[in-house]
Amino acid sequence: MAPTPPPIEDKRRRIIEAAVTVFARRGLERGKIADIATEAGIGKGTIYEYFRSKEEIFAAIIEGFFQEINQAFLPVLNSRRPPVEKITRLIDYSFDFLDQFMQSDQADDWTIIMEIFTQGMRADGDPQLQEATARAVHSAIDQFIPMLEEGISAGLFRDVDPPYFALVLFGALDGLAMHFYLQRHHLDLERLKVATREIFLRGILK
Amino acid sequence: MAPTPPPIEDKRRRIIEAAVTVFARRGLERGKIADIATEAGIGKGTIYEYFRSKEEIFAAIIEGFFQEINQAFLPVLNSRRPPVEKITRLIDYSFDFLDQFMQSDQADDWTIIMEIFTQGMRADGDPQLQEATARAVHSAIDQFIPMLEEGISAGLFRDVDPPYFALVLFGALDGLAMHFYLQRHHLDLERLKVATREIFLRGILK
Amino acid sequence: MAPTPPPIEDKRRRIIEAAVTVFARRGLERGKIADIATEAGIGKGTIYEYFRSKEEIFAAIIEGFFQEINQAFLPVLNSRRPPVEKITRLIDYSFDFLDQFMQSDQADDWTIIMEIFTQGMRADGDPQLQEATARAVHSAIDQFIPMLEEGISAGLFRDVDPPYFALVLFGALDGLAMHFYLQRHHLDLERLKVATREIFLRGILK
Amino acid sequence: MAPTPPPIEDKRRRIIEAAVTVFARRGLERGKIADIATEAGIGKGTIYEYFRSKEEIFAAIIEGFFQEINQAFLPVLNSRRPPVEKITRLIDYSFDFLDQFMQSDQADDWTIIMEIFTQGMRADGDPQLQEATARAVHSAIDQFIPMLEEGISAGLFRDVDPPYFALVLFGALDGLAMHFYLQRHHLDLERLKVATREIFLRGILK
DNA sequence: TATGAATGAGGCTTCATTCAT
DNA sequence: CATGAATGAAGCCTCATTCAT
Repeated sequence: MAPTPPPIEDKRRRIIEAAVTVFARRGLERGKIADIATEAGIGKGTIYEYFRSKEEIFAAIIEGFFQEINQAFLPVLNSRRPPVEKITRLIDYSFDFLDQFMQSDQADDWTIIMEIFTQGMRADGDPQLQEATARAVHSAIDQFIPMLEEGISAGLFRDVDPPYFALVLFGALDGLAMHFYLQRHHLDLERLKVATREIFLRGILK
Repeated sequence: MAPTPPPIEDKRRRIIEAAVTVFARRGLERGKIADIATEAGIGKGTIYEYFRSKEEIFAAIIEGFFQEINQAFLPVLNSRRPPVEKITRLIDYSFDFLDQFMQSDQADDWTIIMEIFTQGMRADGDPQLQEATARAVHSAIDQFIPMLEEGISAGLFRDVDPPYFALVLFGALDGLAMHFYLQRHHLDLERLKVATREIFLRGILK
Repeated sequence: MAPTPPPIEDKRRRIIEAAVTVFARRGLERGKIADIATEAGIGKGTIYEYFRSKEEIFAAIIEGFFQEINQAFLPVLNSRRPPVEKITRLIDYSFDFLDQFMQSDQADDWTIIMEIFTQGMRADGDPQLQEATARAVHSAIDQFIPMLEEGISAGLFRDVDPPYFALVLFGALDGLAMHFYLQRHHLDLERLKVATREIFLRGILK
Repeated sequence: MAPTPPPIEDKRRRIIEAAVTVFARRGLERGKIADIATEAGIGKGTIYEYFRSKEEIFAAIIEGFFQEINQAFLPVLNSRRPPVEKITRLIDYSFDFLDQFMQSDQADDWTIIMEIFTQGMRADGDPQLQEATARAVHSAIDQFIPMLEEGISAGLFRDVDPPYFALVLFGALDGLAMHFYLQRHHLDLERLKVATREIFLRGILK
């Protein structure tokens, strides 16, 4: 008999998914708790059995999102491929990942992350959210460092500053993702991939 | 006779500045019209003599911000310096510009732009704001194209795809700016500049 | 031209009166802000222009009530009547004052005071309310002390402990008022007055 | 064979005790059913097996409280002591009873009674609660009447109006109890007892 | 009989906008 | 033009009560 998965986590996940849908549709502040409940097919009050406040939902979304991203990068980063190929694939993957969003009806999910981010930045905001945001970003950026060090050690990459290069790489991809999103209807994905790849490969190769 | 500056534009500007201050402090939705009025030293109702709604203020802020950015880039872009130097200076300038924000007490102003952006992206948002946002971004990106074309014509740059490369450049700088902001207390500006410059120069140079 | 009374105070008073009416009718927790607004003939939001919270209204009611009580006692306490007569009149007045309430349609106003009191006592309650409550009671009790001292000095009263006697007098009248209220439909006011008067006069006279 | 105490009554009592603790801590409206369940160490739903509603718990508390008070007075009232001593002891006992509360960590229990009372008074309140409240008070007051009649018959007391004097006595003690509670940290119990005793004894003795 | 997850009605409070002065 | 008092729609959250297990 397979153990039934914990129903609590299940419901939490359902709420988060509903929240993402709602926030994507109407924005963070305009997305009402009531909407999330309706979307999740549960009662308004039930949400508060799983989350103490709206902001706690924000934090959960951010955390979930970065876990997903990190998971997605993991196979490539942990593979035995040569560093050059790793970087190439990471860049490609970033755009493909985003492109899937655009193709699906969840295109707007992306904006949520940005919105939650700006909330998390706010100095006078919820401390829990601030911390969750900071932690999430760090974990993502730090993931790139070993790959860079590997390339440098192998004499394939120039002697770059790994943590800063990781930040530039991640930050740039992040900004690109946003602008790709913004102009998604007017851009050709392949041309964008090529342009990006060229820059970063040449930027790091010896 | 000295021409008295148009008082209407003056008051508009004062309101926008007050709005930026307030929104930076409390966020876009939490920044109250009443606060803006107080900050601007005028009455609440007066704001509605100059702006039809809160969203119209958002649009004005975005437009003002990009005008400022574009203005700042203009001297370099229009100068007779060689393209390589132009790009170097643009990158440096981007970080210096941001660094000034961080040094000043307006560090949080930056977040506003992001917030307004996400508002502008929202599919169901105010059409005026959407248009203002899109126009602002385009104007900034397009500014880079001539410089790239100049470099290519001169045989200095590789035969890149100018509009896409401009987008990558701008998008990357945008993302970097955000992450610089996020980690402003833990980053060394110079190391970041170097890392960024190296990538983009090598990425484009023949 | 008579100076028009300050309209702000006027509106505050109107809100307080409406609040008393509503709270008396439905209880402190069940009396909704919306009801108060309707009763006062104003919009819900307007109330928050004059009071920061529901609890601030409670405090205002308590303060107003005790000011009224104290005002009512003042003519007797400040008069040149002999102390014995003062005490007699205070007792009589207490019951008459209450009796007027009972006759009017504001009979239930009395319960509000008790409810606010219990709120004010609550250790984990609003500190402002706690203070307002304590201050109000003290001011009322202290009012009696000079009269008692006067009677003792004049050799008319026994050498009682003025502050404690004042407390007993006030506390007893307070408790009596409550029970008179509780059984208002079954009690004869005159018989109650006589019983009370006899006790307290004999209790203090030499 | 020792008779096992009825488990139903046991659980009821446990719930009531838990309710008193919770209501004392947070107030009548703020004390949640969930808290009571936790305090009683049972499930939320179980409470509804013993009480139909929150208000039914209020009624049970009031009844229990007065039963306790009446029980406490009984030994003195039914004793063969002279009426003067009875009254003295009743007064003393009232304060001692209260003082024990203050010494214990249940100081706030007292406020509950007041709160339930005000609920019971409310004209539009739960009829059951109204009746329970009225009955409880009456039973307490009526208890005093025989003692007064006894004193009058014996020629020890003046020819007072027994039911009204009983009301004055009880009401006064009630009010005093409240004010003692209010100022419990600033009052000397003995001085208060003396002041009260003097008044009531002189007030009734021939 | 015991439970506690689920519910949704209901209330306080906020704040963009209006409009009479 | 300038004002700010007034407004009421809207939303987060609480919690008594139910009911399937």
